[in-house]
Amino acid sequence: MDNPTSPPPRLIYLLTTAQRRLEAWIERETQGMSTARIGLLLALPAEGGLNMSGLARALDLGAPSLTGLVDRMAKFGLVRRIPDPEDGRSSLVVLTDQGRDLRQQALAHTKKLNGQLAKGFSDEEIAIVARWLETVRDRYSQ
Amino acid sequence: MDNPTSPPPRLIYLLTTAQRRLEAWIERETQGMSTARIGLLLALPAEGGLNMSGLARALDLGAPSLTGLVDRMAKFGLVRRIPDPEDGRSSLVVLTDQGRDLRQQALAHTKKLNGQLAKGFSDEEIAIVARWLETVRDRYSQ
DNA sequence: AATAGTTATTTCGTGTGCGAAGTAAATTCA
DNA sequence: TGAATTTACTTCGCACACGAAATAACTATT
Repeated sequence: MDNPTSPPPRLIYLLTTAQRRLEAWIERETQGMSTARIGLLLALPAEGGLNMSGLARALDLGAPSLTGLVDRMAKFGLVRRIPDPEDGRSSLVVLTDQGRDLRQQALAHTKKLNGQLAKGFSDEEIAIVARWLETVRDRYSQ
Repeated sequence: MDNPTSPPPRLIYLLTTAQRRLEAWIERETQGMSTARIGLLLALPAEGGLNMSGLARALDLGAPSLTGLVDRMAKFGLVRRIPDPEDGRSSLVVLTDQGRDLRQQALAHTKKLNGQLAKGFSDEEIAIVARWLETVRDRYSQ
C-alpha cells in the first residue's frame, strides 16, 4: 500500500539526473563515446551521406551544436565533409572507414543498452515510460 | 492492439531529448533560469547555509560543477559564500535577499511544472515513470 | 610535534548544447 | 536580369557538466 499522501515525484530532478548518470555511464563504458557521437554515427547511412540540416533534424539538435559535433568527429577521423553536388550551400557528412567500423560497434552496444534499460519493467510499463518521455519532449517543444 | 513486433522504444534517445527540451523550455519560461540554478536555490535553506559538499550531494553534482554554478549565481547576486566557522576548508553558501525572493518564485514555478508534467497520466503511470527514472539513475551510478 | 593521510574546494581543459549574428549560395519576384 | 528574401551553415560567446590535478585545512599516527 502506498502512503495515502505520498509526495508527488520530483520528475524534473529525476529526468535530469537519470539522463546525466546514463550519459556518464555510457562514456565510461565506451571509453569516450558520448550519446551525441553515437547518435551521429547511427544517423549516418553506411554508404553515402547526409547534409547538416538533415542530421540536425534526425538528432534533434540545433545547427551550431551539430557543427561542433561534426568538427570534433572529423578531427578524430570518424566522418568527413564533402561538398553537396546538388547545393553549393550544403555539405554532406559521410562516414570514414574507421567511422563505419565504429558505427557497427555502436549499433550493437546501443541495442544491448536499450534492452538493459527495459530490464525489470514489463512491455506495458516501458510503453508508458516511452509515452511519457515523448509527451514531455513534444509538449515543451518550442 | 499493438503491432505484434513493434520495435522497442529508443529509450536513450527519448531520455536525452526529453530532458533537453524540458530544460530549454524552462529557460525560456523563466527568462534565463536553468534547472541547475533553480535546483541550487531550492536546495539552500531560507535561513543559514550549506557547504559545497552538502550541496553537491543534494543536487547530484560533482564538485567542479558546483563551484562553477555557485560562482555564476554569486556573480548575479543570488548567493554568497561565507567561511564555515567550524571547518576552515569549507565555505557555506547562503542566499542573498534577492536569492530568497527568487527562491519563492522558483518554488512555486517548480511545483506547478511538476504537476504539469504528470498531466495526461494517472498516478499509477507516473509512479511507473518515476520508478524507471530512479532505476536508471541508480543502476548506472558510478 | 612532525609526518602521513584524508577531505573540501578550486582550477584547468574538454565536451556538449544554445542563441545571436555573420556569410554565402539558392530562390523568388518585380 | 537584378534586388530582396530565404536557406544552409559557421562563428562567437556563454552555460553547464565532468575528470585530473592542485591547494589548503583537518585528522590520525608515530
